[in-house]
Amino acid sequence: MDFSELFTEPTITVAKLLLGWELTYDGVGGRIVETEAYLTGDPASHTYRGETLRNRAMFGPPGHAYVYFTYGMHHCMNVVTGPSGTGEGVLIRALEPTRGLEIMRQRRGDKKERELCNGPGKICQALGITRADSGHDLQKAPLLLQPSSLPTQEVVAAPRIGIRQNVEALYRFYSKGSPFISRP
DNA sequence: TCGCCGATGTTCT
DNA sequence: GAACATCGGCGAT
Repeated sequence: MDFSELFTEPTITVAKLLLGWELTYDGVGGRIVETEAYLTGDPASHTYRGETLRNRAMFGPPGHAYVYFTYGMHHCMNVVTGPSGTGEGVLIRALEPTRGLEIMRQRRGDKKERELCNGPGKICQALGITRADSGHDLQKAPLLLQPSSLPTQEVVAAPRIGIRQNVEALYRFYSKGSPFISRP
């Protein structure tokens, strides 16, 4: 199965599969340790009420980015999943920093290593991801998603963070034991 | 260590 | 006019 086909698998499957993959922007980034799935018919999803200007990338091709701006100051990045047009995606919530740590420290205000990328807004600040990158093909530089070179991770499922709708669904996934997740 | 709260601007009702 | 897939600082424990 090739790269783009992988993201047409069920979104839950992709959300777990992405743990261990590497996300980088101009070679700066790290290993994904936490994700959340957002599905069709899910009241917590930005696409629940259909396509808008803001969420357009979510209805585009799988394997591309959907980046949005929220709370007046933060960007967050998703990987678009499912057959094109279904409006599903996986929010990238935390990375274990592996590459370009000095650059990330500068952008993040000299934070401790475990606080560089342990949240969706922090990732975008550390890597320099903005709305201009929404719709970007994640197989292409500068924003790049690459398969894991490590053994399969042990995955924990939990409720998602920061939502008010459909709070009970276990659509958050993280690498068991990782100190780099956003919340235990 | 935990929980509350304010910042800040875009999007949608 | 309200809500928001967040973050960091501050005060209480």
